[in-house]
Amino acid sequence: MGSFDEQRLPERLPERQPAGRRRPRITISDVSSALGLTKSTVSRALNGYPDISSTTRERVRSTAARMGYRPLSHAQAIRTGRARALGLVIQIDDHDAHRPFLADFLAGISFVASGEGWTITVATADGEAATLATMRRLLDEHKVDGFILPRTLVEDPRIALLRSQDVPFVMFGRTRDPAGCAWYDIRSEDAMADAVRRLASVGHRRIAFVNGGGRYQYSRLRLDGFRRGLASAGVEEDPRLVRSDALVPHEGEEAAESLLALPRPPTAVVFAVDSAALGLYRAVRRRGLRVGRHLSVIGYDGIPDGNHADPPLSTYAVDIRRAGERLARMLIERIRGADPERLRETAPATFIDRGSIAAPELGPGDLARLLAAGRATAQPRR
Amino acid sequence: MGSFDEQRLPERLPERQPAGRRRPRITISDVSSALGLTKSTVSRALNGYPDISSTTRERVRSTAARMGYRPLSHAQAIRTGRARALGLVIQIDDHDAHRPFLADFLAGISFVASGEGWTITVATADGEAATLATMRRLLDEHKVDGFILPRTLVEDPRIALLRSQDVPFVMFGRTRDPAGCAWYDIRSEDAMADAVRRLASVGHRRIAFVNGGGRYQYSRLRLDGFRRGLASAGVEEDPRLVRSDALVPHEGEEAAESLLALPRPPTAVVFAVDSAALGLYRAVRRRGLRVGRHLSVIGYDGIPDGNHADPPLSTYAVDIRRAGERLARMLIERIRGADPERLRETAPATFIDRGSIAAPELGPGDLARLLAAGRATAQPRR
DNA sequence: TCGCTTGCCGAAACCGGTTTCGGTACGAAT
DNA sequence: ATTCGTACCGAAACCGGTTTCGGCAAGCGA
Repeated sequence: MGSFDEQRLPERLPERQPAGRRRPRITISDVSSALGLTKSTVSRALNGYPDISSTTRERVRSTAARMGYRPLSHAQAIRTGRARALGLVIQIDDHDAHRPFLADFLAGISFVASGEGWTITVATADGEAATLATMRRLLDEHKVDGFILPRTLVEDPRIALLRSQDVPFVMFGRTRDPAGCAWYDIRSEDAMADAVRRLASVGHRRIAFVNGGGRYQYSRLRLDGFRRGLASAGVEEDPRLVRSDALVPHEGEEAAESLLALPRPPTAVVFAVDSAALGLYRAVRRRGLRVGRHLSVIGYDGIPDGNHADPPLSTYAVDIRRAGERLARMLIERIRGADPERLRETAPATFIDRGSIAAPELGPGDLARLLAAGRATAQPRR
Repeated sequence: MGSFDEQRLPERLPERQPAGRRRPRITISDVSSALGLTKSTVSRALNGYPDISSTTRERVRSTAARMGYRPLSHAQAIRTGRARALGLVIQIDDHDAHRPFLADFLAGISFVASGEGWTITVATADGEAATLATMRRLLDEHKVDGFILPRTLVEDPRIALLRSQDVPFVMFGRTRDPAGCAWYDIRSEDAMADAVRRLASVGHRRIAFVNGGGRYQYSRLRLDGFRRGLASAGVEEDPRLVRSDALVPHEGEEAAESLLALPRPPTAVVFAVDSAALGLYRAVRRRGLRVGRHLSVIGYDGIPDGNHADPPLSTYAVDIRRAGERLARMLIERIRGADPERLRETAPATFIDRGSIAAPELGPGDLARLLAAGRATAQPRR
């Protein structure tokens, strides 16, 4: 991939469109000749150059609008190097929770972009190396003017690449080394802290935490938030109640199993990722117990599947469409030269109570006995 | 949206990139001067024109490859009108089942596109009018050379638009008026027929069908497939057992409710859409009954949530990544001039047995009595 | 040997914009 | 009245490719 010889040539000559019913575009020359000006004047007028009188500028602008003139972005790009396109490279190998929200995310980006006359170029890549190669290719061909980076990693090679090439970018998610970085992020750490406080306020004292992927920056923040919640509720942290790297139901199930097997199991579990929380339901159901009654659970992400669980999963919803909107807006400003340090924004997640939490019915000791009994009689399904 | 005056001007002049650490691109002039040829010769050699000797062609091609030359697509586009970009406009207002698969779909498209040196331009639009306007804008600005149309409708205005402008396109889903249309599609009608036969083969005689959105072309095909399955199983169709327009769990739940309220309820239900089938679980659970034991269910789509249902939903999985791959390949060929009638392909869905079907434990009469009793004692949740 | 085709490539126009460089007209300063 | 600076716009180069046109040389038949 990359060099020319690997691209196969067209087998036949690219013959002219036979039935070009497409009405001819209006070019800058059409506008200029209609006004009796030169195209250089029209160009500068439309681009707001100061050496065009304001009367001429207005005259040009109004007739251009009336004629329905829109500059051809790639004709501009050939000179300016700007394609008016935002780049988004999605790494498909990591099964993260945002996949179901991709459409919303795109909707947000697209809404802002097309409002400004920009377009979105997306690509997917399998693995980190392919992601970087794809980004390089898009830059090489001047296909995009900047990137939106989903899922900031703790060590993110994309940032290094873009920094070295001096390419504008905005990140979905904060980073540790913030130099030259613009970002939008949800304060999920606050959600984690809030979750702990909610559970503590109805009486829970043994609260477990199942974190997400360690390579993602957010997992550090969420663990911090969980601890902050414990501290503010006056509960001492028990390291045996903390798990990590649970992203999918299966992994969440394993984490739940190991927690429920403890001598003093938790009466409530906070998950950093909804999708993992769904795995806990299976573990609990297998023991003949019920989520929300015997064991309280709170998730994070607001995935739709959580609504179909029994009982539906209480969680923190993220407005991912708005994230897309803000990120697109910020990237455009960044490309136009705005200071990245000024382009930093965070927003809260909103709690959705669906019934998977309640006051603890049993103390940890009773629960342990019940679990032991359940384990004895539970028949493993399928 | 659209005319020039509504786009705000840059507040400051677009100043030159201050620290352009980006290494300069290799242009066609670099290649030509390195070879002692003119750029016209290099261009024609690389594009396979016949008036270049094969020895020169090879010489040009190898040094171009060695120098890492890649033509700038928008520099070509300005003359050829081709941007080497595939267009995909996603209509976000319809909550259809393929949203969770969007990433896979994009992955398939992106895989072949970037293999050929093409890119993907995506946009989202809210509503049919906005979809058409967006497509028009992309065409107007020559941003894309053709479109992949997801979710073919029975009456599809996109087809009319593209036909009238003579723009290449391929559809995901067949259409009724196939003139000039290329498509890829899954033979979901065969899946529906197969579902009926499977249910009939274990003893079911009262088999209901809950169809998807009537505006989509696939719903006609799937209803036909359901009927074909009944016929081949020797079961007469009962119109009271057919519902339609169930796309989301809530709608599926309503359909299930009305089916279970029948004097002679079905013992098995075939859903055209997985997501709607999940709604049936709620209706069944509310009556204290169990899917797979008292009522058999088969869905279609293979959405991941189906795996978390209790019991997991048996369904037909669709390889959506492959659909993306094939559609991208076909669109590129179509843009290169291939005959659309030659670009038509269908593929089967594959059955996944997860345990939501079984032999009928009760006849319809017993089931009706059980349902009546359940209704009496059932406490509506929440 | 001459003329004519054919193969092959160079020169230049072109695509639709942007940007540089001058040049003119005008008002103000001397 | 001359000079000078400034505001404003035209002319032309330029970006990186593609495509048209024409011309040279070799090959061919007469």
